[in-house]
Order: sequence, then structure tokens, then C-alpha cells
Amino acid sequence: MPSTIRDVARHAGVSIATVSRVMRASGDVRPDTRDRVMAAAAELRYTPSQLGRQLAERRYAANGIVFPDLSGPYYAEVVLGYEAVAAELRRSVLILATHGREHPEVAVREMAGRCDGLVVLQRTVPDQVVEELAADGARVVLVARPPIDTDSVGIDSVSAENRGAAVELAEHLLGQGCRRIAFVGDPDVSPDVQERWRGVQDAVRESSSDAEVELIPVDALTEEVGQRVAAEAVRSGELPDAYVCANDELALGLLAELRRADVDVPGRVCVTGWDDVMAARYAGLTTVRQPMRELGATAARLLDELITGSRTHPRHEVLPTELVVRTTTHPRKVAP
Amino acid sequence: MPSTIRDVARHAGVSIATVSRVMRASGDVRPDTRDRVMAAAAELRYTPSQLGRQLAERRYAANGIVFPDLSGPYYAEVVLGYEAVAAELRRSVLILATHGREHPEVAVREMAGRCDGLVVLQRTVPDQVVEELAADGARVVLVARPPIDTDSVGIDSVSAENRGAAVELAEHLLGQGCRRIAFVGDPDVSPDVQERWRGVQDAVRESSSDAEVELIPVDALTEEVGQRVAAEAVRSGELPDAYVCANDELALGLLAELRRADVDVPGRVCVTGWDDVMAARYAGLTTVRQPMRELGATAARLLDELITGSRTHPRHEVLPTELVVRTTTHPRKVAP
DNA sequence: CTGAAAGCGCTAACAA
DNA sequence: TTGTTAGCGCTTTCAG
Repeated sequence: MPSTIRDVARHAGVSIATVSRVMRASGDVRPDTRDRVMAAAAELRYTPSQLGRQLAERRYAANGIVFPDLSGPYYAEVVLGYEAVAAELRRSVLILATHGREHPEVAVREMAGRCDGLVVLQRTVPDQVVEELAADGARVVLVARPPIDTDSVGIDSVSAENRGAAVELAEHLLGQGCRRIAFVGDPDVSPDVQERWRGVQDAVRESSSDAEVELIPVDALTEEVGQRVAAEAVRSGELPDAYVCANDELALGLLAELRRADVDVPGRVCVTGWDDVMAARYAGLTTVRQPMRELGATAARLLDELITGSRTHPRHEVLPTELVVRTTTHPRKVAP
Repeated sequence: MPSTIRDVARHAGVSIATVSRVMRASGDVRPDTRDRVMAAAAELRYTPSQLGRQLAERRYAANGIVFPDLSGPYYAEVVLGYEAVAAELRRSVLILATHGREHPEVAVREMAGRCDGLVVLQRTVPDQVVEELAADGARVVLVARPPIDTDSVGIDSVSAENRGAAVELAEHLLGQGCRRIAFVGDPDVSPDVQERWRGVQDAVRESSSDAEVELIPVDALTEEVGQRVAAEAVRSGELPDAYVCANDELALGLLAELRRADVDVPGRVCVTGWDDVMAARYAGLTTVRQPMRELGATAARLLDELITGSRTHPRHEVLPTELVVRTTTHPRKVAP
């Protein structure tokens, strides 16, 4: 339906090669023929088919990004940062939410066949698939996922610092007099959470106090799950001194339920989250701020280096995070 | 670099047509040749090039979505709903944030040249460009933007109900005793906001009371701007009885600043938002819930009907919204 | 400065 | 059941 390069060529009385040259401003074309072609193109509202162009050039001018989901602020922010840089670099962005899909690898492979390179968030795709893609020449950057380094491939990665901030967070809680700390989250599901859990354990272990830490595994990092965890604890009467939650949504859910049950926060129990989403500020939630947008932006830049070939050696970036203390942990009346 | 259909054909000792047939499970192929081809494909890790396929089939199996930005929950939710349905329909999703770009039309045209159809949010693209795209055969669905209906083209649209909810919201405030109502937002920038503003005016006008309404125009619907508006009002001492904000972020910023200045909410002034984002719940913000995800999902379904050709007559959907009353407007001590 | 022609990787008649 | 061949819309030598 849309007009093709041939329509324009016929209309302007030139060959398709000339039209191509004019459209991409490559090669020399006499000004008046150029004008004729431009006029014809305008009249026919001709826009070169990206498809034809891509096939001929064997480049897509598009990047992909694979994430689990777009609910909650974290992924959206990462995608946003990614899109912004990609747009600057004149590349389209393809998105793929693996969600609960059973076979993400099929969709990911198909995405890889549509773009010059892609970013993979967290554990959305099995290591093996990522390695195969990379081995087949796909440009891949991992975000919030530990580097993959085999002898055959080295794959770029970008993460936010987790362990150090987790240690700092735990030390803050210990300093507030907390002794029994509960970590809420599933360390197996995300590398980030795993590191946070380790950091908390490290801090407690080295605190040379009688502090102890317990893991409360959950199957999703949502407000609803947070509420359930809190409700159960309130019912059984077994509250720890502090809940360290794997993300803000979990913490916010917990917090809402604790307040509903009239549990004093932070008087009776402290609560912390992770990410510093907007709602965290309004809830007074102590949390760790991580540069979500910058994660995406950095990934886009690394990917571009790979695509343009300006760098071949793999890089692993770690972006700084920041502890944000608010009222859910402070001030705390130290237990007698 | 990746292997092509010819590599597989050679490897399996068949023609490329047979490989094509096997890969797409079309046409009849003898089981043993099929197996040979599959084996060859697996060995070479062959994935059909989407590009070649698309060019030959003249379909992209991809949809686009154009939005202003991904910051804030609203757009992210719409995109999420869109992606979910698109994935179900086995279509890739291209995103384009126009952001502050000066010439979105170029980027949009180029996106249109990469997909079978696209969704345009709000006023990201001028009417004329949308009409031209549609006239050139592009499938287009508008979201949160008034329908475009010329005699030549009729373009699908999906919106959330605005005016009725705005009336209901204003009546609620009047019922709480508010007389001087201030609407915060720029009606010119978004059709949604325009309708909300009209609804509030309607309600006040028909209240047969001495109520009045004033417009406070702002240049962005962000927390920061909300804070500025509140700070200025506090400084000048000219507080209305209620702030009706064009979205939640504006309202949350306002609220935070009012509380910081020790202004009693809702005692001295009521505050309302729009969208019911997560933070609204934690801030106790009265707001209007709109089905953001469903907006995206509906758009994706409408678009699919256009692409498959199962419908040719334009449709305009309006999704219901819901007033959510929380503590920023209720209970209110009625003025003496 | 311009045109003819050979692909890019695939699908889809049409033959065999 | 399988192979041959002509495109899909564009870029890009290579001649002229």
C-alpha cells in the first residue's frame, strides 16, 4: 500500500539507485535531480521501508530489552533509561516481558533475530541460552545479573551495588537496637536479592552481638505478599525486631498491614525496603536507592559499543547505591 | 554470521523450499526428510531471520506504541497491558518515547515502517501526521486522545471516562463543604485533563451554591510542580478549600508540601488526584482510579482486529473509572 | 552523475 | 513430496 522506491523512481523519472542515493544522502547527485526526487518522494509520502533497508544492510537499527514484567516501578525505570539512550543513538527499541511465560527462550531467540543486540534483565533467560546467543554473534548485555564468563564468551554486565548497601542497612538496624532480624524475599529468584541477603547475613555475623537473622522466603515481591507475611506474624505473635524486605513493594505491604494491626513501627518493629520507589517516600520507608534509570542507560551505551565494534573486551559495571533512612527505622526506642 | 536457510538446506541435502516448509510447519514433508532438516537446523542453531521472513510475507509481526515518557506509573501500566496482549497475539512490541523530541513525526513514521500497526497515546503526534499515516494504510489506535473522524478516515480510539468522574469528584467536594475549588493542571496539554477540568466546572456551575472554581495552570504534572504550587499558596496565604489535581503525582507533591507547612488536610484544605497510583494509597489520597492496564490491553485488541482485517469500521471505546475517597477529603469539618 | 544488476534471507506459486 | 524460481524493498558495486 505505501509507495516504494520504484514508485518514486518512476515518478521522478530516475532509477531506483538514484532515489536511494538521495534518500540516504549518499553519493553525489546533481542538485536538480535531487530536487525532483525529493519532490516526488514528498508527493507520494514515501518513507523508505525499514525492512528492505535492513535486509540490504544487514543491520536492524533496533535494540531489544528483556525483562520479567513492567509492573512496579523498577523495570519501567530501567526500560525508560534504556529507551532514552537508544533513541539518542537512533535505534528503535523492542521490548519483551517474559512474565510467566513457559519458554522465554523461543521469544528471546526471535527477538535476537530482530535486533542488533539486546539487554537481558535478571534471570529472565537461562544462562545457556544467553551463552548460545552470544556464541552465535548476538550482542548481549546483562543487567542485574551476575556476569557470565566462560573461556569462549565474555558478556557485558551492569548491576547496582547490593552487598555493601545491605551491610550498611543491617548495621543501621543493629545500631537501632534490633537483634532479631527477618529478611523477606526469595534469594534464589534474583541475583540482586541474593546479594542483599548475603550482605545482611555478613553484617549480623560480624556484629559480635547476640543478633540473629532469619529468612522468610516468599514467592513474589509484591505488596500483597508483604501483607500476608505481616498478617501471619501478627497472628502468631512472633514479630522480629526488624523486617528487611527484598524490595519496597514487599515492605510497603508489610507496613500497611502492621499499621492496620496497630503494631508500632518503628517502636515495636523496624521495616526496610529496597529501590526507593515513589510510594516509599510517602510511607516514610527506610530503603536503599538504586539508580534504576542509569542501569538502563548504561546498558544501552555498553550495547552500542558492542554493536559499533568500538569495544570487544567485556566490561562489568557496578553502579553505586545509597541508604535512605526514614521513619520506619528511626527513631527507635532501644529495648530495655 | 548466523546460519541461513541455505546453510541448512545444504547441510540436510534438500532445497531451501523444503527447509522453509519444515520451519513453518506448512505443506507436507516426509517425516524422515523433516527429521534431517530439523537435525541440521539444530546443529547449526538456525533461527529463521525475521527480516527475510517479514520482507517476503510483507508483515512485521510487530506492533508499535508511542507515548510521551515512561516516568510515572501511568504510561508504564498502559504499555504493560499492551505488551501482555501483544505477546499473546504473538507480536513483538516496539516502543517510542517522544519525550521532549522536537520532531516526533520522523520517528513515528519510521516506526510505522517497522510494524503492522501502532498505538498513539495522547497528543504525542499531531493530528495531521496521524491522519496521513492512516491514509497511507497504517493501522492506528489512539489512546487517551479524542477520536479523529474525517470523511476519509475513521481511527479507533480508547479512553477512560473522565468527565463523569470529574463531576462526581467535584460533587463529593461540594458535599464536604468546599466552596472555593482550585483545579491544578494544564487542560491544553492532554485531552484527559481537559475533560476533567470541564467536568469540575460543570459540577460547580450546576451546584446552585456560591461555589466557584479557579484554574491553576502548570507546565508539568509532577510532584515537584505540585510542591511549588502548594508552597506558593502557603506563602501568599490564599488557600482554596480544595485542590483538584490533574494527576496523583501533582497531588502528592502538593500534599507533601502542605503537610510540611502544617496545613491541616483535609481540615483546612482538601486534595484530590487522578489515576490511583500506588503511592496514593499510602498517602491516603482521594483520587479516581482508571484502568490503565486495560487501556493498553484494549488498544492492542482493537489494533489486532484492524491488522487481521476482522473489522474495518472504526470503534471508540470508553472504559469506566471509579472515584476512590480517602482521607485527604474526608472527613471534613464543614465550615461554620 | 546516473543506471543496470546482483544480492540480503525468506516465502510462495508452479513444476516436476 | 520436493525443487526451481520469482519476487518482497532496499543498498551497492560496477559500468557507462
